[in-house]
Amino acid sequence: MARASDGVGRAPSMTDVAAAAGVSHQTVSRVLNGSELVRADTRARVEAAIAELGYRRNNAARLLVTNRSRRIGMIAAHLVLHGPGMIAVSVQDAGHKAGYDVSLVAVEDFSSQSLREAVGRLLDEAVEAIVVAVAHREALEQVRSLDAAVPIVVVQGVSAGQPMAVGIDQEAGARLAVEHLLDLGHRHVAHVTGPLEWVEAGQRRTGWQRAHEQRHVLPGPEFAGDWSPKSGYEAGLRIADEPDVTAVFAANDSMAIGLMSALHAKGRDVPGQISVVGFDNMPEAPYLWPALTTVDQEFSLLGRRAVELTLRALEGDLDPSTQLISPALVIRDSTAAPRLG
Amino acid sequence: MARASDGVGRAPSMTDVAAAAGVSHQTVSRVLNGSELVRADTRARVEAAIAELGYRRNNAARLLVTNRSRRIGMIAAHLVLHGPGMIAVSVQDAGHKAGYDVSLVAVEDFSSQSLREAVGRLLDEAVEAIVVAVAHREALEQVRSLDAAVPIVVVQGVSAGQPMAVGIDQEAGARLAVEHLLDLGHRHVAHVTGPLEWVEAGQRRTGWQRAHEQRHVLPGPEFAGDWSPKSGYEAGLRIADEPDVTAVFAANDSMAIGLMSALHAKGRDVPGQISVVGFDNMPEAPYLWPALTTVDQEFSLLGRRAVELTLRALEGDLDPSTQLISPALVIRDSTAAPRLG
DNA sequence: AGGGTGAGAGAAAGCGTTTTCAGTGAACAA
DNA sequence: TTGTTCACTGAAAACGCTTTCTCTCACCCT
Repeated sequence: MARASDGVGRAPSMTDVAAAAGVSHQTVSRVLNGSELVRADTRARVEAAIAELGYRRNNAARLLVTNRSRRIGMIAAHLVLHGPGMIAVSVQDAGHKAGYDVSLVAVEDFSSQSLREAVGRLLDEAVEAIVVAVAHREALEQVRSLDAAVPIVVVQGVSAGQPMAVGIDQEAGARLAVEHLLDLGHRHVAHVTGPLEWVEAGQRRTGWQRAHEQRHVLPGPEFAGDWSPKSGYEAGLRIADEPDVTAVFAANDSMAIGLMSALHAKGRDVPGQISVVGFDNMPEAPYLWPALTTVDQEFSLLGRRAVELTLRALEGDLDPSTQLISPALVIRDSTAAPRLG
Repeated sequence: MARASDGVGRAPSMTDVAAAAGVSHQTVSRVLNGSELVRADTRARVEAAIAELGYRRNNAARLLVTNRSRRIGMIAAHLVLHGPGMIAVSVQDAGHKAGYDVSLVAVEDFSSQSLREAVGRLLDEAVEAIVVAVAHREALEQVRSLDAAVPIVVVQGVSAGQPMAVGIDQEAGARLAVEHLLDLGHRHVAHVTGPLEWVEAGQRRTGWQRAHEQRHVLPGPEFAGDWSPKSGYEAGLRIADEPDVTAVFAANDSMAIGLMSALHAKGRDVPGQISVVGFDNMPEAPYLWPALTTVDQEFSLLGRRAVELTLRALEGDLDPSTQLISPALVIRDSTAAPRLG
């Protein structure tokens, strides 16, 4: 087989292939696009020529005329965090499997300007749709208000009633976590929140509240966190001083890690004196000390669903409903019944 | 300002802008490309028309004629792991900042076929260069042997003497870790390796060996891991039974976490009885119990350097040297002098 | 034999840019 | 006035493909 580029000239074009195969370039096009209207031997000749020349079709030219890029864009942020990172990877993966390229642009803040830029960059890449994986409420509004002439699908910070959205039911996850603790016999559960500008953080907090309401008990104290292990640690130092607190729901695993570390530092035993639940089920969760009870989100499913939704939108099916995926509680060693007395 | 797409027709073209501004489309082109040869008022008229129509230039058409996509490709794997994930994000980011789009394709295995596919997909996207962020030794060879007609830059699994490569000096990092333990007075250091098909895993292991050699002592026992916290945990169970081991160097933080968990489970104190060092400095490392001593890699710098190298390659400067970035040891609470006796 | 049919292949137009080349004025000097 | 220069703008070709239209030929039916 010949090298991809013999000699110095430019890459071979359809015409070159056609010449080599002794047909016209339209016939080559037909072969490439799997048309039935080509005799088997002609097709074979063309394919041989293609292999021989190492020809690959020029997508720019193709896009120019078809106007279909087979590319979808994704706007994301905070890719270093577990959740956002997983979502990005899974969407990208699902997109590829569906035959689409996916362009990721990471935004660093949610100013109208940087969002506009992100959308602009994506539009310049001729994306057919945009997946927004940004959990800030205003950010989403901003992007929507830009109304680029392509469908927009939301995968993060999703709440019921949103059109073209698929997400993991954060509130349900939080309830699972809190109910588990209440079921164990804890009177109430403290909460370390995520940054409340994040839709998810608000939803997890709501779930925490609702679970208490449902049992007609008052929620435990609330501590403000920002997803970082550090903020969890700081909350932990304060929690260690509240003798009343026997159970804590941290809005993500990273904060739970910091939290447990602070509790250890203060000589409080987990779960002996205080039970801890996280959220995310990061790979390390089962191997912490103690192994962390947490809420597992099926990110790969989310990615697949998001891409399905996008593809349907491209067919013109603008689904107004919101798909919510149920997360699951994974019970490990960091939770136990409260000590009596 | 007008909407991006008024009405139903197709997107406005240069000709439309030209008509609106009362010039020819070539003048519009000049304005877009920042040519000096346009009178200020003409330019203003054109710009007004552009804003008015919500025009954006069609990159496919542009690419077709310029043959410069301003896009670079990246092949990566295991994006869920801390290191690979960070590298991908940082390269992407640095690329964007340099005005390039970067297409990421994740491979799941390193068969010649899937690598060929990955390169093919990238080539179809008309990338001008390919950044390979795959740590398997054969994988790299495979990609190189495909010799796509674009420059290839390597950012992972880099070893000295490799052309067009920039990486973090894994061996140096490992030595830092081990020397720290030896300096504390440990007689030797055990090692939990990464999967040895990974270049990095091999290099960290080599660093561990060399550090011992330099002090003329024999290295401690070696345990095979695979980066996963689980494998660290399993190694930890065995290490707990080896009374001789007072210090362990785990090839990444995840394994260190599992390791410490197993030691706790077995009632061994860290660092009281056994010191532990990790590698990666993941965000949770400072907030583990105990806070983990580990090796910090400056991924963002790596990304920037990789893109610089790529850009230079595109200018024709094929740098045959290998850039190695020095990692740094971060000392925390998981390491201490061995107990005497 | 004549005409209809359908498979297969070619010709030509067009997608929206950039590039190269050629033109148009105005200003200025001779 | 005439030519020369300079700043600016327009015309046309080309990039590599798909799409639509047309043509050819073999085949079958009547």
